[in-house]
Amino acid sequence: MIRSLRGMNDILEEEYRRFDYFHKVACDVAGRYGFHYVETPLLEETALFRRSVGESSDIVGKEMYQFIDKGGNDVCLRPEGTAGVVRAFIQHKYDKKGGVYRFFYHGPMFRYERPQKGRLREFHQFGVESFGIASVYEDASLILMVGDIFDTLGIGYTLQLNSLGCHECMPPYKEHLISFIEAHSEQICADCQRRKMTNPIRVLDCKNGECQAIYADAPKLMDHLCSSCSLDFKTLTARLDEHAFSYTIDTHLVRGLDYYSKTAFEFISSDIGAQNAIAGGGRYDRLIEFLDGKPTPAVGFAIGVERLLELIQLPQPEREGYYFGAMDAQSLPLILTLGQRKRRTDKAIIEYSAKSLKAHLKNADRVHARHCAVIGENERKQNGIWIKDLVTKEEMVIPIDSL
RNA sequence: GUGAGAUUAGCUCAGCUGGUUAGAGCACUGGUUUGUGGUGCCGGGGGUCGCGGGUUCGAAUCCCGUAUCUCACCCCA
Repeated sequence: MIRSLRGMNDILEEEYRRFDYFHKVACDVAGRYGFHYVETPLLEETALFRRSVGESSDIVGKEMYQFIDKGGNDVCLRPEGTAGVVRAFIQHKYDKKGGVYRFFYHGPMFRYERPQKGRLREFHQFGVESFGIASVYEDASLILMVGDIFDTLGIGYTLQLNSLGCHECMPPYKEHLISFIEAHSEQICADCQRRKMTNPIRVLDCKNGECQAIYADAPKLMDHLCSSCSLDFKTLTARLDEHAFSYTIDTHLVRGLDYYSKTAFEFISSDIGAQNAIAGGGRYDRLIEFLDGKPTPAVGFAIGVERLLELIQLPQPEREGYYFGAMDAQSLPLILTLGQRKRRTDKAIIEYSAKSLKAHLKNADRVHARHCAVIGENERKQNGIWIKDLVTKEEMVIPIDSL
């Protein structure tokens, strides 16, 4: 038997109903916030992700589905959505046109990781990207938007916030942090030794308890923000406070992708295991120019769809439509004709083999039909059809023409 | 990529220290004296015991390998 590839799932029936419901809610909310849908390719040039997500990230370092195509191009399946949207934004010269653009997207992403709960090799993200707005009000707005989506779906969460600073205040802070790490070099774990060289900010994120004890005294970026970043962060928290949107400031929250700056946030669920980040995002004011575009402020987020699926509760579907059945072979053609006619206005399910009334009622019940319509010898004699409402239990025989 | 556990009917699982035709509940299907479901009763079908080797007179059971799933690390949505 041929099976699906490791970490790649089929989405069927009940799961798909929740998948679909999520997208309806998320797309509706995005529309009300003024975002427009964009579709970008699943396959992109590998360099796009090297230059945006960053060489130091694990995503680019070891998780990409990368290969050389028949034309000799170095390509890969997209591991995240922002880079493609930014590429399209620049390619179609929105950066030159100027102004404000708000886009959203959803679709599959690919990362070659070891699968576990909430972590697949092919998974789905819903994300938005906002271009041309430097105001931190947009950051606040996006956070409220994620909140709207989760509230509508009935999903509980906590919001974690941090500021990663900008190109003015981050470099001096990084130097400061590195000298702190150097000073404690012998006490920290091997992972942190490595991170010190590749991406020193990430040491703050270390799960090792002994390391954390040391980093408790590490310099905090929050204390070293430049006046502009500091003011923006205060404005952001003030706006959230006004909307009674609760959050915790986590100075160790570091986005794993290189392009983030200033606002960084993560929505966490406590109900889904170790892979508990259900949404993440932040500002990336410098990314457009890194990809050869005209400098444009930008902010966005992405939601991990699979991680939400088990948290979404759908109401039981109501009974709807008709079930058509025949009790003898002679009535079969008539049943098909009548069912087909009914389909012009209603949902209709037609059974193609003659069965007992009991069997038809059982079938009708199983497919959640509201009405069970059956024709047998008796009905055929009077040119009628027997119909039972499975909810009210009312039953009657009506003329075929009045159906 | 590392460590740990799991894998027996469509689903959830039992199967003790290796021993004859591998079980249960649910689901499916048929019947219930002949046309009434979701809710009675009786019956029936369905399993190369993940896959490949090995040990043994004999393996679902022991050993090795491998695949997948789950959990943790790591990473991130």
